[in-house]
Amino acid sequence: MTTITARERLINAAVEAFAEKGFAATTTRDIASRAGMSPAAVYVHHDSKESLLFTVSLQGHRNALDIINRAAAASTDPVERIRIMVYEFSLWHAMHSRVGRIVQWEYHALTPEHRAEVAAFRRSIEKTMQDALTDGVEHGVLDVADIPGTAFSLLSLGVDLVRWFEPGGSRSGAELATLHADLAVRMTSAR
Amino acid sequence: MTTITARERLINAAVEAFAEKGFAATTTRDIASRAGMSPAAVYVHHDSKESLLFTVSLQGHRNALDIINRAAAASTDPVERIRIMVYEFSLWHAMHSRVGRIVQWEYHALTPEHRAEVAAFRRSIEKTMQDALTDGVEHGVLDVADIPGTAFSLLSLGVDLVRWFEPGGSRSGAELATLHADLAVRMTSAR
DNA sequence: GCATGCTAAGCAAGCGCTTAGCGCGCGTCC
DNA sequence: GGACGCGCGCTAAGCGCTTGCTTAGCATGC
Repeated sequence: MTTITARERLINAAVEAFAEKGFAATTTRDIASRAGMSPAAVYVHHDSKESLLFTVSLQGHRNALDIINRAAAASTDPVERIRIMVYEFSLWHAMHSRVGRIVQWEYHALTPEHRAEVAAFRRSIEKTMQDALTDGVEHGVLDVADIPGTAFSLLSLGVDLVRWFEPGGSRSGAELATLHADLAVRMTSAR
Repeated sequence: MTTITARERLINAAVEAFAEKGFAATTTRDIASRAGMSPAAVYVHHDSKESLLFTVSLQGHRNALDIINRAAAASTDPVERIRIMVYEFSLWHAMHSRVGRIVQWEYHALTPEHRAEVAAFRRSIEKTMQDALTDGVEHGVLDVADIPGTAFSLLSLGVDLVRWFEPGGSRSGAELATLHADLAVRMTSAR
């Protein structure tokens, strides 16, 4: 059994609140009460509301990059690699749509320093996808004219899930991830 | 020469502010000063901050639906129709990324009544895209297993532009729209 | 008997929105 | 055609409330 510290309870409460109402519309009193604590308790464990956002955002970026990197290493066949990368990236955004929403929509609410820090993760995610496309083109099994643009579009499919996906809806995350993966293969494979 | 009324100047100021900082982080004083007026002037022409958001959102939804409908009528060939629809939808989101951002990101900040009103436009946009796919499948020139899911994904490409697109960036709106249209044809056409 | 983890209370600032009233352009009248 | 008055578009001031965050202090476990 893992013990959940007060600090972590506050982070979880912040994820709920930020995803539901947005960073600017969330009050520190709301976060505290979701964690079952007094408003002042937030500042015992975190420096500011923004630093709480940064903690969530950084963790989310780390996870997303990890998912993409593992997926890229899961197959040596370029077509299958793209399929797996898009599948896993979309699945992650569906399964973690609340964190994903914070990562994607509250990017601008970070301080410039914090924003720069997570921007590095974003570039890394894009590069991994671009490298996978480049490799496939060089092996002659993928046909992609615009590699950066196509890489971005493949990631967009997953990212856009956080705008509307809710667990328990009419379509499961796995179903949508499979759809995206199929579309990705059609978009990129040579014929 | 068209005369810009004070009401319209406030709407334009609200578009700038909401797109830049988000609805919740925007103050009515900010909107007023961008329009070169006093804080109270906002309430001479608009009922509330939310009604200003609704005005912007409704206008944006109307325009987007109009764009999709015109594009759907622009060709009788199902493949070309999809190409044009995706091109125009993505182009609109690039050229109007500030309004698009408000339409997409501030949807939840509307009152339930206003949200229901714009939701009808969203369903209509999705239906137009689904109908175009269905027509192409029936004519045997498109091959789409999951019509609602694919329609949504095609629209996602355009919608996701508002998350990051800025005029004057390294890629033009037309360039991105062409890319999306090409990808859309590959995703849907029978071979 | 003291550090740790928390709370009650509150501060300064800023919020959406209201109220009371000012100035100016325009139609009206002698 | 000049004086007048009225209504429209706007502003100065501010009300009641909420915000992020701080401070002082209390209970609990070692």
